[in-house]
Amino acid sequence: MGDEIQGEKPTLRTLAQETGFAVATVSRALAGDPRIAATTRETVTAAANRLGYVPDRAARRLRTGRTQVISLLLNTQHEFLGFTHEFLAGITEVLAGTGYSVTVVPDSPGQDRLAPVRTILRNNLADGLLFTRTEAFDPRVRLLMEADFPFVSHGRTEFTTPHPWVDYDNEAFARLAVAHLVAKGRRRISLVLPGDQFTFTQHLRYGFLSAVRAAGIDHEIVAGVTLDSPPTAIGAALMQRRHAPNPPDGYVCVGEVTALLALAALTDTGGMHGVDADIVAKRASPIFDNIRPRIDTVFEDLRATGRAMAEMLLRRMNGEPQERLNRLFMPETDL
Amino acid sequence: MGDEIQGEKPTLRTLAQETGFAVATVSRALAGDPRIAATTRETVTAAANRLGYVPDRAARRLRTGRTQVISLLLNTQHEFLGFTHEFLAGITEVLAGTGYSVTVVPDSPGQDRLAPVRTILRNNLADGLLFTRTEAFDPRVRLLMEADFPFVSHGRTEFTTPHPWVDYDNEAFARLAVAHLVAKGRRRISLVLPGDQFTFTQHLRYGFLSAVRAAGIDHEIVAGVTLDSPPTAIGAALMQRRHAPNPPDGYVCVGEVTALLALAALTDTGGMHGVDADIVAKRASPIFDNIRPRIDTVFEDLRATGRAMAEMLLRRMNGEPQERLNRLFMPETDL
DNA sequence: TGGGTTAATTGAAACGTTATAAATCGGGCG
DNA sequence: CGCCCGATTTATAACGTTTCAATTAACCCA
Repeated sequence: MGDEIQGEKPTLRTLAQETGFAVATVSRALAGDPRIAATTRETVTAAANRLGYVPDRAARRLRTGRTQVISLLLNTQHEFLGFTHEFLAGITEVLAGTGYSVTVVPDSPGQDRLAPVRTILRNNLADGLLFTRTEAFDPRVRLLMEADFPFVSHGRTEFTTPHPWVDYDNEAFARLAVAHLVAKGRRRISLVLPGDQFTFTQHLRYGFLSAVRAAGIDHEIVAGVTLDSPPTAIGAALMQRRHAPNPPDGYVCVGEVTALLALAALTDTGGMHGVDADIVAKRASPIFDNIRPRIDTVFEDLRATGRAMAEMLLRRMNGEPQERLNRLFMPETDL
Repeated sequence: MGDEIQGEKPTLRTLAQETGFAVATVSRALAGDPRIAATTRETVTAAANRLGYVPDRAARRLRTGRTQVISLLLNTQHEFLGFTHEFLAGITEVLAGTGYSVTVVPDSPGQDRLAPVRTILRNNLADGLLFTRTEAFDPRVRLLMEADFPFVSHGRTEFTTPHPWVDYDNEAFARLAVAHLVAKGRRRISLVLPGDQFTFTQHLRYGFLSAVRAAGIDHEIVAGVTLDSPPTAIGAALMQRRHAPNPPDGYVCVGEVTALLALAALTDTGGMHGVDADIVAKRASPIFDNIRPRIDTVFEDLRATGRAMAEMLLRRMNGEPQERLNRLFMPETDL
């Protein structure tokens, strides 16, 4: 890493003048073209380092059509606590030093989720795409597959054609959570689900239902609200059930906010955690270590998820076959 | 917004052929150059809309040197809960539709904070910069001012030259928090500060100290840890003080995690919130509405902060005088 | 010796845009 | 009638890179 800073920003032409080779040769040498003599390559790279040459992104992009940009579609409405931070940290960590930069594009919640994708494709704004909150028949996945555009989804789909994805085993999480509550002697377990359109909702439901049925206990999936409902609405729904006869004595919470809401509903109705009901929650941030009473948690490592998605996208852009680009994170727990 | 999608992506040349004008004329017409006849401008813009013309970013960038990119330096270590999400949402909200895209660059915590800034300047990776966790004599501010590069800092500095910033009145927050605790009859108030290098640490300290002195009560600034210390370390420090003689009966907490730690320390030593001690915390996310026992909070609207910073940066890039580009958010509370 | 072959290098074009300087075209004026 | 002027338009170069096709140099073998 040479630090000999000149007045002017060095370009290929600077290097060409400096080394006596033609611009084309310099370009090839730096690209590692095998047709270039080894000695030439050395001379050129030496000069490049000495002058601190960095290829101009705009020029390269104009010429090659590659943007050196990866776009991340980020939900700007509600988030699981710390999701954005951890996820983004994982992504930037992997991409640092690769020459790719990450742009964040808002994924308008109620709006047309295809619009930003269309813009990116049409105006060639990125070389690859990452997104979250994948739906079972996600129109973005369909569009991107048709366009043969590299992407990695956070969450699986139900399309038959394979595509790269990274997911968390929410079915296993639900089973685990139920099993833990059953082991504590709980007989009626409550669950708030995300919206039906998301694939992971089906995984959660399936894992939950088969676990409670196998254990032969009661269950209820809270009606009328989803994880994306306003917290007050969720709180009200939970509250209502606590006042009704035969309230649940166990809660499986997919988000941290829901866990706090459940805890608050319990407390506010005079119940005691660990006595009248137990809660198991999925957590993405370490904040729950500090909550009293302590809630049992299952960890989802979103930083690792971000890393995995970024790495996978790089491999996809390098042309690896899609079938193999999948990764399912298992729940981490010491329950 | 015409939707007549052709096989090829339309360029200025396409429009030139279509309208019969020269490429240069078309470019000027779209740029709104006053030398172009009104009728011509109409013809050209009509054609542009019809064909769905979008200027190529790479070409424009290569030619003009402007990147149409705004970079955000984001701390990837610790965050205040929900900070990243809200902040980013505010920024993207303002920038949507302006043609600017946001890239996220990790601001390595212990590392050289100048390195990413240098890279951005040197390789011309952005037209403007946003960053957080500003230091009293922040080297990034110095460098950017020297280079006359547009930026907005989250937090003030102590440089004499003015520069654009958006800040939260942490001094007012500290006074408010102390006043509230004093009103509750608390006589010994504890505070965990961020690292000394940050400007807002000085504001917090000043507000805190002058408020406790004016009220004539005891105080302690927890030694040996900062807000960036590992939560376990902060927890241990708080715990130690609770076991020592004459423990604090009031806590001013700058972050949500610290508030939970203080609450946990209180609970774990058999104390009761509202009886043995009170807590006032700054919150950036609505999560605290759900914590039991309820903690008194003062709100910092980070989404509005992100919006303000993005808007201010746009104005700075449009050449507005720097002296006027400042905004101080006041604490929002119903204490 | 000379044609054929390989290895290495190079000139030139192109990507799509903007900016500089020059060209065109009616009129208006002396 | 010729000249100049303002209003429009245009040809052209340039931004920095990659790549196609062509050139040069060196070498081998008949």
